[in-house]
Amino acid sequence: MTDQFIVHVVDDDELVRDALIEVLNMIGMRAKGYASANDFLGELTVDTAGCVVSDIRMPGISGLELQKRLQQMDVYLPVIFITGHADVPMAVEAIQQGAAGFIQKPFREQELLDTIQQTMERAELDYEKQTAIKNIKSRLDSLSQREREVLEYISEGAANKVIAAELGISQRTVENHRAKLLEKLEVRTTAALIKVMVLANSTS
Amino acid sequence: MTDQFIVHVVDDDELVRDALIEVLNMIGMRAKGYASANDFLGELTVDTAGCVVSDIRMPGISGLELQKRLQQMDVYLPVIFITGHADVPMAVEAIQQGAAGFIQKPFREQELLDTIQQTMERAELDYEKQTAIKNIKSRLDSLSQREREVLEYISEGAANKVIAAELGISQRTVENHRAKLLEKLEVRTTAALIKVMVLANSTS
DNA sequence: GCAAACATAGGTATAAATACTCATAAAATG
DNA sequence: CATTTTATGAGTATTTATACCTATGTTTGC
Repeated sequence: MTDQFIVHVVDDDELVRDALIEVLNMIGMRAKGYASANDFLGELTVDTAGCVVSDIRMPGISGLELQKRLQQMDVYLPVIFITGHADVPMAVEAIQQGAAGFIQKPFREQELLDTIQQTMERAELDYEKQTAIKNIKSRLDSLSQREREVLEYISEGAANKVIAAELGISQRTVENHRAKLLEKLEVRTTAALIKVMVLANSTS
Repeated sequence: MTDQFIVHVVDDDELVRDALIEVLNMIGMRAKGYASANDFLGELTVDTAGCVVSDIRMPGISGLELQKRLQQMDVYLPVIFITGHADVPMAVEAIQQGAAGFIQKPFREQELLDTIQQTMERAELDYEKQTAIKNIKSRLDSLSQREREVLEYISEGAANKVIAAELGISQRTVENHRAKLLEKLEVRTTAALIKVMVLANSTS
């Protein structure tokens, strides 16, 4: 479980940071400030949820770099950029890399709040799914090599008989592997298994 | 089958259009020009493939509107925008709505060509998948109401026995519906069925 | 009205998956 | 070295799915 869905405000300008946090609190959203991307990354846990509002130009790690790191770390946290020195190519790149928003300073406050609210709503909707995917991935990691091979064939719709022939082992052994991996993946039917596999591969 | 992967150049400025087409031809890509979004939409067929390079500001239908229409028509054609009067919010919106590129005039020719080439490569890679999805959707349309209901349950991993109980019909009837819909969807195994369903729902 | 599609249901047979149990040998891990 | 995991294989029984077939009543479109 996550503690809370929080707006993580990353900006080296304390005035901007505190002002935004205050406004967010006023409209009933939790918000937390960080003076640098490093500060934020340092406090990241598996339970961190919500979204990030980050300046792009900051000492140390830039906002774009922060976004990249989050993605590499397989952390699902939509990032909204606020920046004073934006040009079109930079905005295009940020959005293409998955940014949830790109807003120029000075911004109309309402515009930023709207974007944050939309993003938070989506983040909450996506949270369960993202958590599920992480669960699946960790369960997939617990499979043995052989189980993984058998899983491959099952995913293709192959019958145990076929799998046994392909792998040069007994049908019984395949059945055992199959039962074991279904158990490990916590699914009871082939249909559920396939859906799980598709889901796991959808964001890899 | 599609005729060809073509770069569809939509721009009301004939000079820009022809110059771009000539350059594209020189580097071995097929290109075709249209003086307006309407001209292009008029020549659209199910076999149209490749990508679109479009000006945003044009008399009649704008580039952004063209992109919207293509999406509504369920036509997969990545759109690259070129525009002289761009600002950051416009670029952000275009990319968020799925634009493959957003390039300002005057552009460095190589930059545009690189973007087009990347987009065309992706378009070719995606073409089969998009075609497959369209096929599935049309086959799904050919299902009867009852078959669709049964399919729902199968997708959930329900056994025929359960489906029969839920729908208040005989297990045999469920088996018949199941066989019929597997045939209609041109799949032989449940695994394939589930994958098809997930694929069909992935872009709906 | 008649043909086609549809929903219903059964017969028969085979193939496949599932759910339990047990057992052995190799490999990895502590 | 002892324990655990893994891969291998089997017994037995039940449940499901698949592949054929036939048949009847209803609805829909031409």
